[in-house]
Amino acid sequence: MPELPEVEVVRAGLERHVSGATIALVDVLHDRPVRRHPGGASGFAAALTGRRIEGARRRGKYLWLPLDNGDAILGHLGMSGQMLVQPVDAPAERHLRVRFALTGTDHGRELRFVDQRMFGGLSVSTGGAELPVEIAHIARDPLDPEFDDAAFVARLRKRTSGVKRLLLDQGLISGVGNIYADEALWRTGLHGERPGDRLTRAQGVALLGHARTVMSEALSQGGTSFDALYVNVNGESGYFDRSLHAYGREGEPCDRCATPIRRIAFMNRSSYFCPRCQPAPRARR
DNA sequence: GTATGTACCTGTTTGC
DNA sequence: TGCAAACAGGTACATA
Repeated sequence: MPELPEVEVVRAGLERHVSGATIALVDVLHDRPVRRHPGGASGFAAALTGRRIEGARRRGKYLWLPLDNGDAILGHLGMSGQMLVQPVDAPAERHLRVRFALTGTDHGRELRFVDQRMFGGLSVSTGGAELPVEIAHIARDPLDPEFDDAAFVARLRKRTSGVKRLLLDQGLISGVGNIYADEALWRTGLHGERPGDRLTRAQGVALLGHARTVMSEALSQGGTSFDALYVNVNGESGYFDRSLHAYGREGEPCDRCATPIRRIAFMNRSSYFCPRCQPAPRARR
């Protein structure tokens, strides 16, 4: 389940391994991952063949590879996407969707997009080398030096939605997914259903600080991984899951107060929290 | 603009 | 044993 730290690990790997490479051939094995590309699979391949990859950039959980003509390959890993740099003769992965034959770097290797559940995808962003227009609505992430802390807290405190939903709103703050949202809320001692406009400024600042910290820690450890679905660009799994305090720990004692962690349904997924450290908000009058 | 709910996907786990 | 339902969850989109 790639969130920001995992995507950043992938970005750094791509920067190192495919920058400067030229795309010799594009093979789309499944149409679904290129569904967002206007020209479909054939248009996708045609737009990329012969282009040189200039680097690897990221905003939130989106990745893009700027190209030598000012366009970019825009990608999202979704739930289960992987970007692998593999030897050309390595056997095809079970869920291999798109392969890019490369020349000009890392002799004998190619770039592969592998995605079991196909929530992720790739497209060509015209003129998107600097910042693809398709993701201009995505906010900066809290690890971005230009992230505006005060503006975020102010916006957070004007919204009536529950604070967990706000953390997952990529237009407000990007890169936070279900796992790190639960962890940041646990660390702050806030219930996810607390409305944004009922937070004090100090609570908003603290929540942002914890979100930033939990993602920094995960990044320094190479990202979280619960199964084989996520691996970084070299096929190496992260291991941050050992450090989680709330997510996935239903029934286990809270690390602060020993009260059993509870799980509730939220937006068609799960929220984990300590009912004592993170009391539910009182009903609005 | 804001709030809220749902579709999209497939492999694995759980329940009857 | 076998089948169905639940589950994992980021994002785009629809609706109010």
